[in-house]
Amino acid sequence: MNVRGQKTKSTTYKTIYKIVMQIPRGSVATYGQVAKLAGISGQARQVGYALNAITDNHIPWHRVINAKGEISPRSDSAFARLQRELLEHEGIKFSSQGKISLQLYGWKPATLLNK
DNA sequence: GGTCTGACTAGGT
DNA sequence: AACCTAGCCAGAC
Repeated sequence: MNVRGQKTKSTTYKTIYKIVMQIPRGSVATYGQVAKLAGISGQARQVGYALNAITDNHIPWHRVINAKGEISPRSDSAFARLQRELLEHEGIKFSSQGKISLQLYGWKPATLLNK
């Protein structure tokens, strides 16, 4: 935040973006996981909103999925298709039910420790 | 400035 | 396994 209400698009969002950008190619993280890493444990929803507000193409928003290992459905199904496409492009495989194995592709934040 | 909304989640039916 | 509910809380109106 800031004293003068400058651009503060909410430091929360910025932190979320920072975390999301840490997710390595070929891995996925859940909203809850990102929330926790961003220091806002329990506010998985905010993560979703933050991603929704993304305009920056450099943020791998598609690597964030819900706790069920599926792509969260949203108002426009076109995004879900795109997201799946992007993930498959990174080598991530979907089950017959359209789910991703978190056990297999779930991001293990050891990457963060690398600084 | 009070309400409504939602890219979530965990827990209960 | 599908569906419902209650917490959550920053934006949009």
